[in-house]
Amino acid sequence: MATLSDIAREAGVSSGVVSRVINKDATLRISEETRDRVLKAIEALDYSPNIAAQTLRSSRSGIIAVILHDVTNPVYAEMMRGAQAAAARHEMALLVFDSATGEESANRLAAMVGGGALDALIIQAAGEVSDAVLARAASRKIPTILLQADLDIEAHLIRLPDEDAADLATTHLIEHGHRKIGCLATAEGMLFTKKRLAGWRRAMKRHGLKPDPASVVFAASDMGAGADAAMDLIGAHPDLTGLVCFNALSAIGAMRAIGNAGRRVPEDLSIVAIHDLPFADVLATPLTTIAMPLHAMGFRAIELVCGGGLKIGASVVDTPPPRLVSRASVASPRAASKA
Amino acid sequence: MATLSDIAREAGVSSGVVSRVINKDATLRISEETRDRVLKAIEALDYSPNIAAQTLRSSRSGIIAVILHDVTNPVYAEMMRGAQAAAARHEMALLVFDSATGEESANRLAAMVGGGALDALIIQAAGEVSDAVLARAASRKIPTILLQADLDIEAHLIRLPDEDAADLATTHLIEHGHRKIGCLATAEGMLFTKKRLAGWRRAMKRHGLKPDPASVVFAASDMGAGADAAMDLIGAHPDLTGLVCFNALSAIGAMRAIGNAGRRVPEDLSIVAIHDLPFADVLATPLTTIAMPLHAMGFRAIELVCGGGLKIGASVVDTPPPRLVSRASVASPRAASKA
DNA sequence: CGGGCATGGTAATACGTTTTACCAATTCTT
DNA sequence: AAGAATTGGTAAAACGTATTACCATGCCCG
Repeated sequence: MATLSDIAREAGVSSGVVSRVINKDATLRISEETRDRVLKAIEALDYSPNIAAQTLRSSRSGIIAVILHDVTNPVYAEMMRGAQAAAARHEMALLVFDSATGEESANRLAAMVGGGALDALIIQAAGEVSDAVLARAASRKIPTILLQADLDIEAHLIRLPDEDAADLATTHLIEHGHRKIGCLATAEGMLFTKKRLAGWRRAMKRHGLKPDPASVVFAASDMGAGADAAMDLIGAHPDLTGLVCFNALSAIGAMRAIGNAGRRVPEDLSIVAIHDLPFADVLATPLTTIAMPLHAMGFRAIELVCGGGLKIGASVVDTPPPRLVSRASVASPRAASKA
Repeated sequence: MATLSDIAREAGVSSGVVSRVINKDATLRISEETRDRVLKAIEALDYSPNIAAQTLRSSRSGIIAVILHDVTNPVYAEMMRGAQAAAARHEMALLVFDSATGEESANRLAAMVGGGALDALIIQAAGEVSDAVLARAASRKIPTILLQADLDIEAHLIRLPDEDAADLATTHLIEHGHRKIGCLATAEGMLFTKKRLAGWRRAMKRHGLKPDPASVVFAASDMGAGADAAMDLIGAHPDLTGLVCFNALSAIGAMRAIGNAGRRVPEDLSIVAIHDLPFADVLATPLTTIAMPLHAMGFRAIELVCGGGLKIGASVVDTPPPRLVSRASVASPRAASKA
């Protein structure tokens, strides 16, 4: 409401001075009393700089967009927390787009990217962001961060320890005596799906086991898809005693479907899921998980953009190692023979 | 990158024309060929209007801020989905602030409110937004929507059927034969806590039962707080056979604590929680809940701001009725005597 | 006492849109 | 054929900030 000129008039100076006082311009020579008058006027009129004008002038909006596949997924919520924390440190604000929300949402995003309203783009929902948006971001030189993805564009990458996580999960099962271990994987083609598959293969081979490609099934990261895919898999491969689920939500769906089909976890089938959940230990069968550094991923994504003058380009940053959280969904396969 | 003047030069017209073409100004009389030239130029240069300039000119940013208490809480995630859907319809973007993130985050919010960067304010985390921000929003005439709150400011209110929800929960327990029913309530002083308490009292009295104030305990809306509060309550009132939990997360915490204490749900204690959860049926004891219209709440909040020229002021809008989702956490108290 | 240099500022411009007021040329009307 | 009306635009101002270049005065120094 009050503008720079209002303050200037009130304080009896020119608006340039006010601006320079606010921005602590070291080259400004000013008497203490004048400065005080300016400060008083700012206080008195509850002045606050117009953000749009600042953005127009400086080409910096202080806004970073985060594009999520599904706001509702607790896995991404954890990442958002990390991003929020880092954004707060740099006095940045986070704009959240849910890529599942539809066309209009995508239009708005494209307009903002094109219109210079965004200082950076954090993309979790790779593959659901249109090429038009990506191309604009590139031509506008907007730093773009890809979360666990592999789009063929010039962007920074934040990596999660996907291969290690799957290795850890598989190894945990092997150490419990399992030999036939399948994967309830995430969408085929995604980088992290491939990496987790590689981790599974690596662990199997290291222990002298054969990773059978037929015991891998792909599914979306929600409960329903997990349930369906799990039924397909155990229907086709009843000899499986261990299952690595690449997503916690699909693991839950799988457990429910398996239970409905009359098989028990962990007696008939041991499960370990990638991604921990706050409520994992209060499930019907408390779920053994591999906790991933999601908070760190969100945090580092923002830090990468804000800390240090990151420009467009391609760098890769890693996150801390995964951590096994052992609960009740894994047992020795001998428990099955006993039962 | 390309500006209006770039397009104008390219098309051989003045920039005013370009603007009026883009905005479909009906008062503009222009030949088809000229219009085509303009359109072609826009296409060729991949022009997109500068958002900051538009905002500065029009005082409309197309951004709505949503202030949440905890991004991680699945209850609010559902609300965000509704808000996203409505925002997309109006080509609006949503800025998310996590009020738990700290001081700097609050500073940034204050700056944006003061700087005219926000077209509206949706506040879920009432009580955690500083008076300074609220006052600025009011003086800047920024429409403010309070979600289930009762701050003493001029704002619009979206109401959830809180009283009915608690009534429904309590009635469900009474119909199963329970007579001693307590409440694991949310933070004392919040409007929705009071309303739910009123719903509980109403249901008890309607059935000729005495709502005992001593059988109410207040707790924060997370698992840990729920666990502690539940232990206090059943320690002090071992005769309780039914419990209405005002928050699903605290209900889960309560169930876990109760189980650890050697009592069983529902055999020893029946529980119904307000707010449904996507994974409620896959918990150790599938949780009977009262599903609240959270999606509708988020959706209507945005619609209230965008649909129709809502200005500052105070209106109240209601949401659809609550719905009982019956699962396994409620049984007849006779099951206890039998056991 | 005159030149130089600190001190304490000012004035102007650009950022990119939108919108209002205006205007030249052509066509219609009578 | 002259005035009115239409067609197809143009020009300029305003939104609020940040920054660069400049400038008046007073004082010191020689």
